[in-house]
Parts: sequence; structure tokens; C-alpha cells
Amino acid sequence: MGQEETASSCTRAGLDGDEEQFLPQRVLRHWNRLPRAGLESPTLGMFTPRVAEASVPRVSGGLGSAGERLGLMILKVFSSLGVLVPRWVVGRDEGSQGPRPSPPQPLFALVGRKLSGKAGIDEVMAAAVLTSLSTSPLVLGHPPAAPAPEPGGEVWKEAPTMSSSCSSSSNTSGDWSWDPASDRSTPSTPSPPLSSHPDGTHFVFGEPVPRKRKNSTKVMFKCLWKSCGKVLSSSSGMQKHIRTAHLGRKADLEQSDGEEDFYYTELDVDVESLTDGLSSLTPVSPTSSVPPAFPGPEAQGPVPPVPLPTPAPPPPKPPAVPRRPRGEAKKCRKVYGMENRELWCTACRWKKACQRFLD
DNA sequence: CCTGCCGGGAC
DNA sequence: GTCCCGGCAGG
Repeated sequence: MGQEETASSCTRAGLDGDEEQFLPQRVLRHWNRLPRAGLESPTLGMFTPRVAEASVPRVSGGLGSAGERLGLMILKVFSSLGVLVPRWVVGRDEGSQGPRPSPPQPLFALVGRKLSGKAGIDEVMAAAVLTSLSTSPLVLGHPPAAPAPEPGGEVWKEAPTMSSSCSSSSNTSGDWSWDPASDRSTPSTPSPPLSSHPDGTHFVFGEPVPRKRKNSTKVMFKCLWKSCGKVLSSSSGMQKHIRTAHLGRKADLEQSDGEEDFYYTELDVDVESLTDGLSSLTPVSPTSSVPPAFPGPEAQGPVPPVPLPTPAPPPPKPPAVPRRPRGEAKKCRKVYGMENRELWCTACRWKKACQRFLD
């Protein structure tokens, strides 16, 4: 069947599923094609794409038509990447009610300060915005529901909303869009400053990252293929690995179409940690690793000491986990009967909690 | 007794 | 990791 067609259409309409994690390399590729005017390269691993909406850049800061062209450029770049520009990038909402939570200072202002107007500046600006985005917050967003059109601002549906073939398996893990409401509800989300810091450091989620690589770090290449995670020290080696191990191609393929690039990413590896093994290489995912904001009573305050269990007497059973109450729903056994055991969900077949008919 | 599923063992 | 089953608890 048209597996590749489906994949490519998903890529165009927006990344989904497994494809999501491959974005950083794509961003980098675009980055590499742009004139960069001495700008830093984008920080990898900061993109978790999800197409939800696009909005037209409304230029703030009096950039005028240059800013508009920049906006179009950015959207062009992002649309070709299959990524949409989150709302805060384009600096909307200046007239809306209430102060915006934090980060969304329009990037245009930043870019406008950095660069003077010249022919061809659009691409440079777009590159700069890529840089800025690469250090921008990744906001866990709402599901790709209909975005509320911005009154007074043009709303640009650049990329189509995700096609049905792509959205069917949509989940919330990679949603990527600005949602002021949800942002307000997550006060613990660090409000990252925009790309450049006066002292020349990049901030990634509040963590200052040295602009220059330290001597103790080494660039490694991590395979992003599902459940692979292989780390190699050379990109060519990684490409070879992906070609042979995952793409089923010949290792000595003289000319590759570059597809391998989608399946690995760079890592800055602390050399010292290498001596402890590579197990700690898993890149910190800005989305998944952020603990849910539980402003509970013990959220602040001193960290409780390690709960040392009282020296337990030998035959004592830990208090049993409370059995989950029996649900109302009929489970596979009941629905299909013992004679149709092959129709049961796996869990039911294993006498585990039913996965098909959840309570 | 029937049902759901926890805990644990085999592979 | 998958797969299986003894046995327990609730109905």
C-alpha cells in the first residue's frame, strides 16, 4: 500500500507519532541551508512538533513590512518543516485581556534588534528565529482542537490541520502549541527567556547552557529509532547504522538520500559521564520529563528524608495494594466467553486487568 | 459458582 | 520482555 505516501503526507501535514522525535535533525538541516550571519546553531532536541494551528505573524515592535516578510518566511520555513509557529512566537495578543504568563515576548522584537534591514534579510531573520525557537519553551498544549481565531489579527491557516490519516492516532504527548490557559495552569513551567542572554549563555528551560561546548563534552549521535537508542560517536557511523539496521539498505550505499538524518540526533555528552557508561545518555525530554505541577502542600519546603522503612520483622508482608474495585464493565471473558478466548484482549488472556473494556 | 485480576513463575 | 496460571476477593 502507499505506506510511503502516507508517511510523506503526514510529514507535510504535520508530524505525528514516531515521526515526531525526528524533528530536531530536520530543523538542523534547514538551519544549515540558511545564511546565518554569525548566529549560533539551534539547540537540538528542543522541538516536539505537533501541528495544531498556525497564525499569522503580527509584527510588533514597529518592524513594518520587513517584519511581515519575516513572518511569512518563518511560516514558510516551519511549514516546510511540518511545524507550526506557536502563537507566542508571533507576538499576538497584545490587546487581549490580562497579562500573558511569561515567556511570550515576541521574537520579532528580538530579531529586529539583532539585525539591520538588508536585502535577503528575511532568511537571516528566519534563521534567527529558528535559533530563538530552539531555545524557546516547549509548551504542552491542548489537543489540536480548533484554535480560537484572534480578533483583530489575521489568522493564517498555513498548514492544513492534520489530515485524518495522520490524526487518527493523535495523542497528547507531543502537542506543541501555545495555550495561554494551560500555561496559566502550570505555574511551575519555567518561563524561559528568549534566545540570547546578555552574558552569552543560552537558556534552555531555565538552565543556563554554556554557549561554547566545554572541553569535557563530546558530540555523540543518538539513534532515535524506536527502542534502539544506539549512541555512536560519528555521524557517518550513525547513518550507516540507520541505513543498515533500520532502513534495510546497504551499508555502502554511495549516495544516500539523507533519510538517515531524520532518525538520529546529536547529543552533547559529558565525557566524564561516559566513563560511567552510556545509560545516562537519554536526552532529557522537555515535555515528558517535566513533572506534573502538583502544588501540593509538600511541593515546597525541605525535601523529606529518604523514607527509611522501620526495621521490619522478618515474616511481615507489606500492606497489600488495595485491590481495584470491580468495575461495571463487562470484560473480555464475559463478552466473548470462554469459547472465544482468542478474541480476548491480551491482558484478559493472561488473567490481567482488562485493557479493552476499561472501567 | 462466576468473574476479574494480583502475584508470581516459566521461558 | 511475553506468556501462563494459582489463588484470592467480590458479587
